[in-house]
Amino acid sequence: MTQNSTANVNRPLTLRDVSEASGVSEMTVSRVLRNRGDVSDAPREKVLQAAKTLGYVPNKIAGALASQRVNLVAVIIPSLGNLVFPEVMTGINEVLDESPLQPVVGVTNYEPEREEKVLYEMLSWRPSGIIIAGLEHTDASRAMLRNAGIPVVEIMDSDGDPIDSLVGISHRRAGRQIAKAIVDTGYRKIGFLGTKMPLDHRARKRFEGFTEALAKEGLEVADQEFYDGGSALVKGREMTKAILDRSPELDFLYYSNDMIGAGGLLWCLENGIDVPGRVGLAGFNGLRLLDGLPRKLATMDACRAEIGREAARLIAAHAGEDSSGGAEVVLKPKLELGETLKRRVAR
Amino acid sequence: MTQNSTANVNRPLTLRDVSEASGVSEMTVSRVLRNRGDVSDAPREKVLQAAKTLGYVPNKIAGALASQRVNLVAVIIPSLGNLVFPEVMTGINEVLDESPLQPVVGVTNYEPEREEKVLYEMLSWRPSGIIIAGLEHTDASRAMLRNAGIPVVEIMDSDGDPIDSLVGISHRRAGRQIAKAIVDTGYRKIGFLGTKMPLDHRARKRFEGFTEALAKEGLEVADQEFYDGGSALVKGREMTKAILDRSPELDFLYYSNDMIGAGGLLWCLENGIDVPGRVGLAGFNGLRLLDGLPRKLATMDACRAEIGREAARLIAAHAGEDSSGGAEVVLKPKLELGETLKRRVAR
DNA sequence: CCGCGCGAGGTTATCGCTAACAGCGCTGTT
DNA sequence: AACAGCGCTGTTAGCGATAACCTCGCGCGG
Repeated sequence: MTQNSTANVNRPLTLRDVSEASGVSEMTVSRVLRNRGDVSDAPREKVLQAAKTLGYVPNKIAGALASQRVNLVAVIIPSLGNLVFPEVMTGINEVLDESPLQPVVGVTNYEPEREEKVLYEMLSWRPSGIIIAGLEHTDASRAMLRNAGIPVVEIMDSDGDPIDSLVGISHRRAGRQIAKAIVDTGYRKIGFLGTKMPLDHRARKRFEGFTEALAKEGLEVADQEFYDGGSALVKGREMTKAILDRSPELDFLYYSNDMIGAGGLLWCLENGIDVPGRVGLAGFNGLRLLDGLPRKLATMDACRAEIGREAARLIAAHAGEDSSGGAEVVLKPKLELGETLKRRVAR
Repeated sequence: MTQNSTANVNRPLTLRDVSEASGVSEMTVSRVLRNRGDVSDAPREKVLQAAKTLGYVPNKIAGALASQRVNLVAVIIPSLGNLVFPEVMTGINEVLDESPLQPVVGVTNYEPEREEKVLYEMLSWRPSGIIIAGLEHTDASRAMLRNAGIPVVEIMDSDGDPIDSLVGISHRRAGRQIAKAIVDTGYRKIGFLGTKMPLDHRARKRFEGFTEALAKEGLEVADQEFYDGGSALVKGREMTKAILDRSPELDFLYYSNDMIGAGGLLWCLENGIDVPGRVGLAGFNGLRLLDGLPRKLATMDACRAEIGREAARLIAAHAGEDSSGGAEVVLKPKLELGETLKRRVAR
């Protein structure tokens, strides 16, 4: 009767509108809409009815301020284009869907300063928790994470000291493991292909573990090739050609990710190079994409969805507290030999 | 002197803490930190210093409530796993990075009810604008969008009536265009492979345009095959085998997306099927992945990044207003013939 | 020498909602 | 009979920031 009783003229609806429309106090409306506290049926129905016909949408900004509770979880990742991260997100979503929490994604493009900025932005929303990729952050970022007073889970990587909790795999170990498998299978002249990795710490750690394990066998990486930007599949082809042209004696190529590995595999097959007879190949990540290739590339599953789920579980379990309890969940990636890492005599 | 002067004991920092630490009023602190209004150098320096040493992070929740301004843009998309959507996001990010606006992503999994729920959640944060994929929404969703009183941009699709503005391509037209190209090139027995599409409206529209254009030439789809879930690359192989086994007379296969198209292409090449001699192939999307395949698949670029950029521009230009002005930006996807859609005589 | 304008900073009143408590009518207990 | 307890609902006081106004002191022209 007073104002916008039919269509909302302009001003957005508030609890007061619903309260007036249903003839109860704002508090009662709030209780009904949040399903909290005891409200008898008569007013409950009236409120729901009124809210519906008005098209009222609660204002979480105000709610969060009043209750000092924000049901957001900040998720900070380097990129969305990488396929790995959407899968982590899927795992996170899966778990958070069962809770009142909601993820908010921030993307850093692998740049530490951007991470810092994104983190600052995120924190200014006072989320209930943070899931952040990697263990390497600027000093300022570390300080923010430490002082945030909320659960923090660093994911993907377990080689280092977490600020609070950690869920990930050891990329060093993964590198060692694949190196050992390669050597054990009998390969000796091993080439490495990967990203230029000043900022991709996980790829770097895999490489370090890899060379370390080779060293233990008295071997070293015989040649290497790096790329930067562009379509990984194309780069994989180009690098493979380049490295084999330059070092035809190589008998194994280890790729720092599945996408370039797939490119390499396609190139080898097209060029009549016997895989794994003439050269063996391996990638990393366990992308499902590989299942569609002509030959199954050896890889290691990086447990992406599981990492997401576990991190989300930790956050959900500790929402409202000031830390996630310093858990360290280290998953063990499984080596999948596929058809490109096997004894050559087998052919 | 009063409280947490050194480390933050527990309670999160507020403007008051900075104000006390720097000896000026909260209002002045607020002005300095937002760089708004006139503040002389002396207090400005003191404030910045204090904020830094305390590690103060502004509370946007409170700021948004007080200023009635929220610099968030809700972006609602069906999935992150699809590769298409991360690219749209990239475009959106690119433009919003230049503005005070920040995207928040919601994922619907192609489910209308989920879209409704996600939309409701998003609106409860009172964003400055909404970018939402597709033109098909539940009645409740449409009502919310209409009544939100903020700019709304529906993206990806231009075949229908937008609520406010629209940025996309015509999938019907795209379907017609590729059909025409196929027929003009001389193919006659055409098969279609795609998703089961009750809810993928854009794929459905492409299919409709496709059959319509064939009909105009007196042709119809000779056989078809649909899939659901799983790795698209694998499905592409499986479906291709299935359809060619069943209908060996087919001389062209049109895939509703590049990923299954790529699977089909790989399968054909492996099985010694002459492409495009024996069968021609085409996909849709213009994924960069295709560049790495043994043969360049015909496709149509869906202008993903450009759609994202344009939508973000519209939102940015109309932030604060109650609509984006009803613009209709229809982009024209370019047909890329690649090496799989050409006269067979050419071989 | 008065008053005006202006820059610089403080005061006050919300923003929309919720926590915490108070109040009501009634029942059941001792 | 007095009172604690319960179910339900209203009242009050913020949450942490900002908009809008207001004050103060100063320089300057008339």
